[in-house]
Amino acid sequence: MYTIKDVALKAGLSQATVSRVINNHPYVSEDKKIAVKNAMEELGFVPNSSAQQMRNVKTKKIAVLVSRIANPFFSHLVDAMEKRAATYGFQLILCNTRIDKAKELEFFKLLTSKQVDGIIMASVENHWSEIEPFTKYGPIIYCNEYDPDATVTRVRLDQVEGGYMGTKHLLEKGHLKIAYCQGNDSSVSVNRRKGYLKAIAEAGIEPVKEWMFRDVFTIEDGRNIFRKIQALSNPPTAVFSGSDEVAAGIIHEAKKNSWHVPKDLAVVGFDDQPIAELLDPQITTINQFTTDIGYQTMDVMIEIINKTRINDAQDIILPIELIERQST
Amino acid sequence: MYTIKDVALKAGLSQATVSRVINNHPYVSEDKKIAVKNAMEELGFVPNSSAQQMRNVKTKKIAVLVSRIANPFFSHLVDAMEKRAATYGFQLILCNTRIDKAKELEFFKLLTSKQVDGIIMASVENHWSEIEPFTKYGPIIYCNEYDPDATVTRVRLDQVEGGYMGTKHLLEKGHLKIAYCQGNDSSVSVNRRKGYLKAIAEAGIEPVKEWMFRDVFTIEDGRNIFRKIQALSNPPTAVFSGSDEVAAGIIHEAKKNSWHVPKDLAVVGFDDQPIAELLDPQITTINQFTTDIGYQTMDVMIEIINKTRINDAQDIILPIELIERQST
DNA sequence: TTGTAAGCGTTATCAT
DNA sequence: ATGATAACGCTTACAA
Repeated sequence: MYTIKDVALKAGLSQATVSRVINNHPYVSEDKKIAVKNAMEELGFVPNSSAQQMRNVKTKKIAVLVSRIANPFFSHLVDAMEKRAATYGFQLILCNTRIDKAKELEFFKLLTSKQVDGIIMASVENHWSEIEPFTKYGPIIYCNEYDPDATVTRVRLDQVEGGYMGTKHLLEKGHLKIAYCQGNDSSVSVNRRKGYLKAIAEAGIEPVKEWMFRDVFTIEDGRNIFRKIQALSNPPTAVFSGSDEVAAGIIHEAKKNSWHVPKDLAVVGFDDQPIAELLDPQITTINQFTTDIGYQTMDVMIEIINKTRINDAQDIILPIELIERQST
Repeated sequence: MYTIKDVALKAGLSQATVSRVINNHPYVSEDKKIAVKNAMEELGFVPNSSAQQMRNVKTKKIAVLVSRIANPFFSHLVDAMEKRAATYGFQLILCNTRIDKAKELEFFKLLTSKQVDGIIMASVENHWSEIEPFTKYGPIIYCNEYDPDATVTRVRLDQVEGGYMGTKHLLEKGHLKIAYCQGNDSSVSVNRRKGYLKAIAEAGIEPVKEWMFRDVFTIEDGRNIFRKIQALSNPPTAVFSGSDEVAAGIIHEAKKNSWHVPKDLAVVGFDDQPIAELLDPQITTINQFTTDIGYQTMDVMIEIINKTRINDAQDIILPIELIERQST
């Protein structure tokens, strides 16, 4: 484990000069620079980053909070973020909050103890009032989560529009009885629901309580939703499912029970995951352009870290599109 | 940004005592301990981890190398690893190598510069001789990659058995013309191929060059494989596809071209991903117990970091199982 | 252009 | 049981 001192000794120069070469400062003569580089090479020297960070050098690490990386939406999002971060020499620390408020707060220690240069919240469990105090330790931005109280940059998709689009599409297909699935009460869900309610309201339809489902996340949850729908005395004829996974579960279970999709039950997914195109019938879904939002968010974070941008309460809204397939 | 000094001042004690409380050393009287804790609480003090790491305290970070987190096998694996790591207070640094030898080597800087306590290689691009020099900087272990030269712990699945199982199953179904798909020449692929070759050899069958496909990873690649098979003058009647994604692509394209699966073409997947059960026909596949291997690997790594286990050249082999569905 | 030396915030070794 | 104080490896005034 060699230090700067060893390199200096070997090169016959001072530690300061070695440090200057490492940080490629100006005012180092070419020959000394070469001498230092040779010495570093020979010893296989690598600077100790803890020591560097003590001197307020950046960690070049960014924490990304997601509820669960195994969720394909998040794995694709993080993949895009990592790709972009890497081009700027940043590493990602993966934080799965598992929809746990306390676990989420724990991760902010990464900021307060200076282990990361910033935090990207691709999912958020706590209210802004809990999170705000951490902003004085470093930049925090939101990705695809919208909290109007949060006084930081929010890169996001227009979820209201997403909910509206999907529902409107079903209305145009002639459906009047449209069920709605959501996960927990995240900003994403809340806004999508707004869009859903807006669309049915425009059509003069009242929301029906038994058709509003909560805490629906997985394929298995989707299966259960179908079973519930099947058991209803007055079942809906269409479902806005909130994710392609849930849609897949509903469709698969429906087929198993000899319901025809979309004739007996039309289903709209969300995310345009690979599976949406593979199922029979293929799923009508809403594309969120995961890669774009990942890139954009990372760009914003790195600009804030590099102080070429300020982290004010602004929304960067990316487009969204409906992809019509066979399930509607 | 408060330091230990501020806490000491506030509590009217020395820095040493504060440090002792932080690290809960013995020989601190109860009342002083409380005084220090109150002071820390009031100031909202959090120890600076760079400073701690300078004193050779562990980073509590582990780097996980995967080729691409968006690959469902890896996202589930990393999910399991993160879950286990979190229970021991460790964070994961996500490293996507993107099948790039140079990029992979870059990540070892995390070890040499003491930014992580260890590295888990869930994918490996470089030969062991390139990786070995880094072992003196910290523990490196392999997960689901088998390199007999690597003198470190390898937690893995019996890929030879996996290839053998899948092929044997097709043979038992009466197939004599079995194609084989693989990704790049990773140890996983090489071993699976061994199993495949062993199975057909036992049945007295010679491998056919046109039925061995390489660099097949995605759904789209699977589609292409079907097109190639279709164009063959002497096409196989079954395919060992190497992944459920590839299998899904093959099956979907086959259906589009009015081939019946499994009658015209039987397909075996790999991984037992959710999609395997949702497709029509459902995919016969091989379950790798992703969660188990994630947990096991993380346990081993943490034990090595905690010095309760030595990192010698041993294999920890986890079971694998065939799940028969409708595609064969 | 190069070197000297003072910190950065901890922990650990001595004393006391 | 508690307190000085010397490291840890690096960066950066300040001097030369």
